[in-house]
Amino acid sequence: MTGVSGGRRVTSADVAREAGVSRATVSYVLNDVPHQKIPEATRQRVWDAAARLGYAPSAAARALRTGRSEIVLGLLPDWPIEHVLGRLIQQLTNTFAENGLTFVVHSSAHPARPLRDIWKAMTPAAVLALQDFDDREADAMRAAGIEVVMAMHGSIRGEPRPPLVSEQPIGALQARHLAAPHRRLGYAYPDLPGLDVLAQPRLDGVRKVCAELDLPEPDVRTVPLDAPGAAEVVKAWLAADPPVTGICAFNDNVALAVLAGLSHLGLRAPQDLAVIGVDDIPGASLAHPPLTTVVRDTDAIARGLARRVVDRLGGKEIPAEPLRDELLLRVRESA
Amino acid sequence: MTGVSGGRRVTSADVAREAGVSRATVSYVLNDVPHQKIPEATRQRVWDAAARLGYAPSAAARALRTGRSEIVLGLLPDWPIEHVLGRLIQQLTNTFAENGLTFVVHSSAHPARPLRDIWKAMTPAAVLALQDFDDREADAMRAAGIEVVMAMHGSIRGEPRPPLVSEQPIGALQARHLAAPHRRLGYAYPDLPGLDVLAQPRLDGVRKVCAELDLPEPDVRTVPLDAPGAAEVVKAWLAADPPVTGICAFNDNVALAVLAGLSHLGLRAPQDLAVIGVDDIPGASLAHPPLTTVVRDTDAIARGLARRVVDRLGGKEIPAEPLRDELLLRVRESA
DNA sequence: CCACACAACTGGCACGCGTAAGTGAGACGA
DNA sequence: TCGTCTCACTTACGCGTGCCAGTTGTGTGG
Repeated sequence: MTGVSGGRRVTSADVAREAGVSRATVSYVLNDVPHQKIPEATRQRVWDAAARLGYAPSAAARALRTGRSEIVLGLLPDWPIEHVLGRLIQQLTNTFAENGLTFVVHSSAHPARPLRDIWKAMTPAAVLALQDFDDREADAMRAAGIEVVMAMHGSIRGEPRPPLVSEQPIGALQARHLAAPHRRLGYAYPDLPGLDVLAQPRLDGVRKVCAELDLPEPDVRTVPLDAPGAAEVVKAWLAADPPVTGICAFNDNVALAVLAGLSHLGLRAPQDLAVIGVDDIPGASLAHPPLTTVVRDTDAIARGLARRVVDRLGGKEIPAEPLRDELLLRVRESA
Repeated sequence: MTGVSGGRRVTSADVAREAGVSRATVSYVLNDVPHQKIPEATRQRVWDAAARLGYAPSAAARALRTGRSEIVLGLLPDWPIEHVLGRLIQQLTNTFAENGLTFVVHSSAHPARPLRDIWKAMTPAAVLALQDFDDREADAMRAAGIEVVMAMHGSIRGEPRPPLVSEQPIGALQARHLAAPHRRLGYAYPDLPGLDVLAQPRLDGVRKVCAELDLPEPDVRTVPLDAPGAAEVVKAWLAADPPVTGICAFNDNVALAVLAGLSHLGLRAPQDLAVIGVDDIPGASLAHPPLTTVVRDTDAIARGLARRVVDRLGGKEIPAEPLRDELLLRVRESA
């Protein structure tokens, strides 16, 4: 712990001197390089010296040498980060850290510097795109030897595999729950264009289930996040022929809006219109009536996502199918 | 754009060759080093060559040479990231990018690797702590020459200045709004221990206003995020002597809980109990009744925060007072 | 015609690391 | 005794920069 104070950085040369060996030996020991015959006694001396001096290798030097940093660049979507995405970021940070990688997020939304500058400068080991992005950008990264992994919907040229995190089952689960008592479903579509990448596949899930169960096509309407606006939409659903009686909402906020629209009209869920959301945000259980909603295991997704990236960096081919991702229906009173 | 395809990285040597000058000259031109007499014509040749080849300097090499990377490490708090914090992250990322810095977030909560490993490895130019953290850690960073800047409440040893982002005015604004019709105020304290750093100063703001206006001390109670639990707390407030009639809530979620508690008891805001939140989350305007709340200009804070860090890196002494931060009271119906 | 200043460059080192290639000592068989 | 082999290391190079300390070329004053 001597090394913490004092100005100069502790290098592997210091460790070598302290342990009475050469720098190369230090490197071999600390990186656990195979096929190097180094007796246990020497290894221990090196480890001790490193610990005593508080040695931490310089990421810069390592990156320069190997041509690749230990950074995983996460490209954030441009829609608001809350709750689920927030947890995802925290979990990813920790899971990557466990694997010796540093997770860095960057919003790809309205980049002040062109995205290329960012990744060219820091030569990340991998890019984990939480949103689809420019094909040419992806190609350029690939050409630079960067692993590119895509999480949310949207495919990357040259990688026709489906998105790692699949949204369809969410819509499907919502629809299946509602379909028991309800014959005509509606879909409450978000008012933010950027959310299409999430909303479309969820809606597809609903459509698929409706088709399976011989229900009519879902009545899709965009719901604004204010009570009067939502009330208009609710009126339209109730006036449809046959009337819509169950709503799959894109997420809890949209569901909350539908609920607010209902109560604006003096109506109630689930009697007049059943509503089901996604995410289980804190406000969901506090609504009138408490909101039935779909939760996914964010932690499992984060771990799975990180694992795929790590595997891919280790040269393993990653499986084509999406991550196994447990969905849970939290049944409350709104549906 | 020739450089984008093909395997090898474009280095400053390539630019030098292309421009017909030496590497040193390229470096001087691109970094705009003063006191070097380089005619405009040559500069232009270098710039052109760099652009033509798509040159981006290697962050690793630069970091190795200068001993400092262009990374700003943001230490995330361990409470859930949503809405406000999410915007903050996105804004900080962009604002730092405008200044040629890369903003990296890392959760300091339950670090898989010790925090020291992280910053020792990447030698960030600065650390922006969004939460208070260990004094010794801060000392060690300082000793390593890293600028440490603290945003939220909590002070760093050796830097007795107040936190850059002040929370007191939020509580004060809440209290002042309620104090007009209400004589006895309550404070709805969050149920998450980690939030103390935010909640305490906000509560202090409420206390200060109560003292100023000769009101009794606010009645502070912790509010769980479920309707029955919150209802118990509401009952206690109404049964106090003198009864509490106005509640300042830590944030909108807590306020929503109070509202839910009220309606659980068949009571209504603001008639039975006025409630005011913080953040203006999407659910705030959708509540019954729509929630009155305090919003702060997150973008301004992000810009301010980034500016301070950049100034400090430029050697400027940063002012001691907290950031100017516009608060807005969004009056709806709950108070 | 030479000394000298100054503009306009260039050569080369060091940053800390990973790793290929080399080296000396001892063991062992012929 | 000598060559060979393995072990346990060490020596040395280069990754791409920033920048110090030169070096060359071009006027200008004496």
